[in-house]
Amino acid sequence: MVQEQKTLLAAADKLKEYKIKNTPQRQVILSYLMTSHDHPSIEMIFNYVRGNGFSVSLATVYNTLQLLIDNNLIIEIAADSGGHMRYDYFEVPHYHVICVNCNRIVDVFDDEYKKNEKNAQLETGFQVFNSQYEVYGLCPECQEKIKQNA
Amino acid sequence: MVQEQKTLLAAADKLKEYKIKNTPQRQVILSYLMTSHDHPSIEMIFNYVRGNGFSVSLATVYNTLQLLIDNNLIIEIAADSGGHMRYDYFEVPHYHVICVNCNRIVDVFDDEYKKNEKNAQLETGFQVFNSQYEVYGLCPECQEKIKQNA
DNA sequence: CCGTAATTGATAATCATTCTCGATATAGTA
DNA sequence: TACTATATCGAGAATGATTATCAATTACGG
Repeated sequence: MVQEQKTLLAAADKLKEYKIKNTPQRQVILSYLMTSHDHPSIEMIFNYVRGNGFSVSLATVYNTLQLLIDNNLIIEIAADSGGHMRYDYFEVPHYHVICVNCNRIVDVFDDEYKKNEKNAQLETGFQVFNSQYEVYGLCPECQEKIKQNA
Repeated sequence: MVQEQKTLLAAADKLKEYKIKNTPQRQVILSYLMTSHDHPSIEMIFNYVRGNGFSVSLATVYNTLQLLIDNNLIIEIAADSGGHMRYDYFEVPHYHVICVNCNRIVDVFDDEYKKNEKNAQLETGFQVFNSQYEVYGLCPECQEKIKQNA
């Protein structure tokens, strides 16, 4: 079985687990988010689905992403300096380090970071559901580029 | 001297410190963000400025906020479930705990939290400029409300 | 395999944000 | 205080991402 089919099946399983009705569009979108580390934009997702031979409209992409967000399967990242939202599979909590120059997004899995939610709960009395941490800076490559142009 | 005038002067000083040209609109907008704990939306800021007897257009509010963001004086928070951005004076780093029911935003000043940026820098090699942490949950009051309706 | 409720998708509508550009106000200097 | 270059202001138009519409299609429990 090719890798592509495996991830489609994994996505289908995940949809069933979360009691979300399975459709080809949803399977492809979720499998893309589960396996890529692209943190894709709406447009990238739209092109990916069509590029893989499935019909889809922008409305469906928006609807599907909202559904996945509501089920805490993915999160929305306000990351792209072009004003486009980016999306990420988020079953395993992590945070994002974003290059303000090239818009690259790097995942960081850090156990220390997970303590922040508990602290927030203690400090405020809120019942915490989730949280989002984003760090902005220059990636090593862009630091080099800027040095060379100076 | 009344409090209102003091905060206008404090805002003027801050603008001068950051070498931002001073205008009445900028002074009022910054003083509002410096003193209120509203985390106001664009619309709230617009109404506040006009309500205090200053002329202003929406374009100026947007321009001014972008200018203050670029100078790291304030940040933009994707917080309001109505899809409106919210703004906050951010000279002293802190994070936000947001009620998903009533949209209330609570500031938390926590020294532990500040370490996250350093960790991110070490993990990724990025040159970090700033970061943003948002926690989503239910505030104590909304927890009560929901209990009563159950 | 059927019936029903949910989903899809082409298009239109919405609305927050950005752009335009003439009018106006500011900072710096003397 | 007056002058001048320069930047900002602001009303309305333009933009463009997102949402709504609704008929046709599809998924899936029984």
